[in-house]
Amino acid sequence: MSNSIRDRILDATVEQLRRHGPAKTGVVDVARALDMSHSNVYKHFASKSALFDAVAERWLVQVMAPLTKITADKKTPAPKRLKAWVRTLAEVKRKKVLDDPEMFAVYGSVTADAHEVVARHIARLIDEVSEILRDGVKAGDWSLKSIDGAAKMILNASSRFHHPAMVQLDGGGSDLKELESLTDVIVAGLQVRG
Amino acid sequence: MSNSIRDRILDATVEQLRRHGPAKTGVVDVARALDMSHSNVYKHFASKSALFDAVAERWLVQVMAPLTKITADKKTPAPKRLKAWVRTLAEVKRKKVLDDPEMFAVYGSVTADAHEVVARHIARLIDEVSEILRDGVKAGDWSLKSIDGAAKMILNASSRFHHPAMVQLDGGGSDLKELESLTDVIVAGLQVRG
DNA sequence: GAAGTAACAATAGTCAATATCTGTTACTTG
DNA sequence: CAAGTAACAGATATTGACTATTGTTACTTC
Repeated sequence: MSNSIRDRILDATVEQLRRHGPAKTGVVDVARALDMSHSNVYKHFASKSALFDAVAERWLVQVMAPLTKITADKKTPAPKRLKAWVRTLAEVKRKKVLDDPEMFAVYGSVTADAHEVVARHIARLIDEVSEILRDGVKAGDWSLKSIDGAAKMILNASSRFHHPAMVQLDGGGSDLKELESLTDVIVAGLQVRG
Repeated sequence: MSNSIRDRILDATVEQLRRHGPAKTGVVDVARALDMSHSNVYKHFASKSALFDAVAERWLVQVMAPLTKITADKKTPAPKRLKAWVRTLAEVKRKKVLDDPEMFAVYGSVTADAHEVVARHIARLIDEVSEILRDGVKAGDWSLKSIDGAAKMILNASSRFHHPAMVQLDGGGSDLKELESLTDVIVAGLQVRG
């Protein structure tokens, strides 16, 4: 059931967040929007930050969707898939910060404190990159000593273009051509050695 | 003359900054420390932010010193020099954020607003990397279509480990081994193609 | 004329009283 | 028993009067 009370609270929270920004939305406001007392919200979420974390997590799942699609597209060669995956990650973040700055601020405020939600998200990102890399190894594109290490390295190298703190700094105005040349060199470097 | 009134004001500003942090140092405090009226400080610096910018710039020049040394060390091969240069950049930033958090906060507040000072600093960084790359091209280590583009790419890729916003986020606790493997792959990638 | 000052308007910061919000508990209601 | 509430203490914001700071100007002083 998609319209559980939990989901309705989350929807209302997103609504408030979008309208008034993260600084000015409290659990009282969310409760008022749903015509209930704020104490009832606490029946479903342990705390305000737990509520916000849940919003951020749901948002992150949406962000992941197009990436997962690329990862699963086994018929295109791994190097090309890797480039597309990284480009899409950067594009998605950039799009979000431009289209929906309020929500991006929430995401930013969640990532600022090194939360468990973010750790899980990063773990998922590493997993996806690892899967593409593994496919590349099987197909003979690369021979890596550490898949996991290489995946982390790729995310580190491209973070300039997808880390929220960076995307926010240059207001989504980073040059994706520069990311393109970066991933080209990395893919080339991987093909040569581990 | 190193003890011009301008320098003495800058020294006093650094002193105040270090003692009381950037939020609580005003030009009146600086003036008081020098036994002069605050209006006289304005004879030498157009505004408080101009004063702080000058402090940040002087600090950035100090940061650059060990890098410039590496760049000038023409007898070691370019690839090795490039790796050492990037590692040193990250180390220097990491050291500063750990040893001197007050000053790092000043630097951070300066970099936050996209200031001219930072633009100049980045331009200098690009110049240094470009010089090493050019040496590598001459020695036959690489053949690059765009030296400048490659330099920017290298700084982008390593920004995770030296950009103030990132260094501050993980409190200088980033793993320099990961940077090592990153530069290895990039250098390998450059050797293969442009 | 380079270094300095006093006096000033406008802005930004402080501080304490007040109001609002967070999170808990004990208690309905269908 | 899942969904809901009222009443509450403690932490957090907001407000408004007050104070300090920023930056300018007109005026010394050596």
